[in-house]
Amino acid sequence: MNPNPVIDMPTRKSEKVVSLKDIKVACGECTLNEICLPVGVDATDLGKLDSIIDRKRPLARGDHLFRNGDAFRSLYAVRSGSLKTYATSPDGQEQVMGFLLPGELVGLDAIADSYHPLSARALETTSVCEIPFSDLESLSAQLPTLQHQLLRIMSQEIRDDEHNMVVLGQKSAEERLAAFLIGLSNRFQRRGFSPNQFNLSMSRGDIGNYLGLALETVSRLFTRFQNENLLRVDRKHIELLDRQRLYTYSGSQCSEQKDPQESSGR
Amino acid sequence: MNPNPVIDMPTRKSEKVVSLKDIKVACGECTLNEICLPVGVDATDLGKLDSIIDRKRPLARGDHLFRNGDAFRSLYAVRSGSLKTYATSPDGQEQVMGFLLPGELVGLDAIADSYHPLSARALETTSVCEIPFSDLESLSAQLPTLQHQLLRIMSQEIRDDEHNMVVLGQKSAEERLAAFLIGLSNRFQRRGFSPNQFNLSMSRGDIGNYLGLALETVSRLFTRFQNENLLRVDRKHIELLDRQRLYTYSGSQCSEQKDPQESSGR
DNA sequence: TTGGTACATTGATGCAGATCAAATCTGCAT
DNA sequence: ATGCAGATTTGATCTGCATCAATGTACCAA
Repeated sequence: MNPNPVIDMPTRKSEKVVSLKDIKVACGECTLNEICLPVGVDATDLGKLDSIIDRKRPLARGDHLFRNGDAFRSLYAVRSGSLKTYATSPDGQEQVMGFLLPGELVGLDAIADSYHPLSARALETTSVCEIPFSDLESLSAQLPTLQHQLLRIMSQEIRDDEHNMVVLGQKSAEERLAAFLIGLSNRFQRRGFSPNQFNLSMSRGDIGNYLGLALETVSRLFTRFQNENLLRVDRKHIELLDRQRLYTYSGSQCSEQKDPQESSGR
Repeated sequence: MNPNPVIDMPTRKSEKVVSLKDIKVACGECTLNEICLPVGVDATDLGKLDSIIDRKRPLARGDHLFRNGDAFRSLYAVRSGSLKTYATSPDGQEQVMGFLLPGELVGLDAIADSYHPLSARALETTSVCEIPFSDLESLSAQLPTLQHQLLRIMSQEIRDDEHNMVVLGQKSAEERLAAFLIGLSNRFQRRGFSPNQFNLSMSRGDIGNYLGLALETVSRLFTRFQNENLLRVDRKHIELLDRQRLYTYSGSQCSEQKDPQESSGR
């Protein structure tokens, strides 16, 4: 669609607030290349991956990246900002399926039947990389590390969804919210942001919907957690004061990905 | 591990009760090759896939195929019988994550970190094909259709898990059980069995656990559905009397896979 | 047969969290 | 500033389903 303009920028690894100015950077220069699709792909091959990727102009808050039913052509990697994905029931009811942070891939559920079963919408100003799927498929047949990374990411998505089933299937409201916050905290940390202080880009309603709770319940729990000095809430801003205790509240078993990269058999 | 004995057998396409006598058949001769990993792979290449697959001797009811924490080496395709997968919480609590029918792949969630996050256990006498993952990876780099099918299957798994999140997140007990039965019915049909009459290989407790309900609730709902002439239950045997109405009860949106093979863009 | 064990059904009761309702608060557009 | 729409908080009430409890039933081994 667009041409593929690439502007070099110095990498930033520091912990700081999301700045959305850096729009176009090659994978090789992207801060996210250690947690995104390029993981493990070497410098030479990175160029090939880079050449099939299209960096689109940012989405405004509320814009749709794609909608339920749209034809599937590409995966998208979030570069900055955040998205939510959601299903719409026949009666118009919305079910939030997930929140996407920078470095995460959207649209994996659309490969099977070549259309998007969910809609994806920006929660704030958000930029994404478009990755045409047919190109990705042929490229990954040539690059074993890329193929492996793609399978890894899909596997991880399955694992995370299973984790969500546990949360929805047998956790109390309190445990659900605690698990949610711990999970978010881990994901922020992984991306070089503070694990103890962050902004929620989604509403209470979205959180409740995602966790299978009424938004009133979410609100009440936030105030309860605050009264118990677990955290401080100010509107969208969250500061975790006692991550350990919050983790305990979550009924444990929600490290999400305790061992991000390091793994290998046995 | 084992050698790889292959015995030719005539294919059977008829609707009939699961017979577990046929233990070893090449993919090319397997009734399941239209719904299993080989989908789309042509006769020549099928031999290559076949050669990496190891058909193991059947598991007895209650046997584990693998346990939570085991090293990941292989995926498994169910050939006959059925499995359940489940997570175990620190406190020993069990959460059933899914039930596997013939032609379905187990272990996809283990690719990411090279160990199994779940345990898998046979619900009845069950035989599986073992597919060493490293072999599968190299083979699929050579066979585009195989690579594509693997991605499709993983994508479908993600889609199905998302469907489960909707069920657990916002459906009533009645809707959950109805959705569960419709889903099972569809899967049996796809495999050439009657969609209106089947045996549940799992207990009420497993169903309840899977659906986030108490087993008593499941039991009560079965009797209620029976009183409303939606179905007939006799112990493990289920006969659906009004699939349409049951579908309505499920709060719709649970066809699971309306369009099994046919797809392609637009 | 008998006994035992695991599974299933059915009834009675209680509670976590939904729902309803209303009062703020926030951010944005004019 | 002013006003409005949507988001959030907080309170009061209601209910679906869990939990507790007891009985019934199938299956298996001796």
